[in-house]
Amino acid sequence: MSPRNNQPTSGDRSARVFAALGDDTRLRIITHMCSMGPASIVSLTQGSGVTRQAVTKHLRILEGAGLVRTTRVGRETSWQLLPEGLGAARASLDRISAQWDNALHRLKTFIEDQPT
Amino acid sequence: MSPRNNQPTSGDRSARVFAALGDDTRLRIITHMCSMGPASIVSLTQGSGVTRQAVTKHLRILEGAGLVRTTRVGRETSWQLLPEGLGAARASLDRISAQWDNALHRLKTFIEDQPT
DNA sequence: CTAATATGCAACCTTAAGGTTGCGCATCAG
DNA sequence: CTGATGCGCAACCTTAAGGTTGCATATTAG
Repeated sequence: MSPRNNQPTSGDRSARVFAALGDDTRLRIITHMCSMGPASIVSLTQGSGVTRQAVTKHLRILEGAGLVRTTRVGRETSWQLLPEGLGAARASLDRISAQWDNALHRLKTFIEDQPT
Repeated sequence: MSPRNNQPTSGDRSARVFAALGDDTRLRIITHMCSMGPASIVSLTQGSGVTRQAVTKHLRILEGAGLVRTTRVGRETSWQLLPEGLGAARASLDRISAQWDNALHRLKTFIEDQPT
């Protein structure tokens, strides 16, 4: 099954980023960080509708996907977005779109080459 | 949970698209459709490493996210990508990025306004 | 020192995701 | 008609995702 044609940066990492974005609570956390800047866990928990522990788990997942970063200051942990992570996801989408357009073009050419 | 406080165009749909993209097998299916054009389930199963049924489930998920579409021809079902779905995901990423840049700018302004 | 604050860690629960197998049903080739 | 092919449906299994509760640990406030 496609032994060597998959780039290491392809599915594995992209899937992780997309999976990290694929949760409503996490998207809300990201939105919160967008509008409020770097925030602590308690701050992110407010209005999330879930427990602090749940928020912590989500943040760990986002961290694992390279979307956020932590900075410990005293007893507080400041979580902030890493826009590079979003860029990687967007690049992946662009690559898929490009391949798709390419496939469309080839399909069109193929059809036009048919004798009828 | 969170019965009515979520905007309809915000997290709900975006999360679904991202979640659909957040699986390695599904990304491989998408890649296959990109390079081979519309394909049947058996065709997509080849080289996927999983059963036909598993592929079917993944296709249903992609369909639920508005990423693929089916066209039944005789006994064969042709699955094809819907680039609009990808566009929606990209728009969501762009929106987040924009908000993030905005937050960065406000943070910078705030810091520069400090007396020291 | 004593409390209150901000997290971390771990156990536990519930449910859904990803996969498989088995069977049934159309549809096309011969 | 008879098979082979392409799919759908349903039951079932295993594991991880999302959440909660409870307790432990630093750190700061008073």
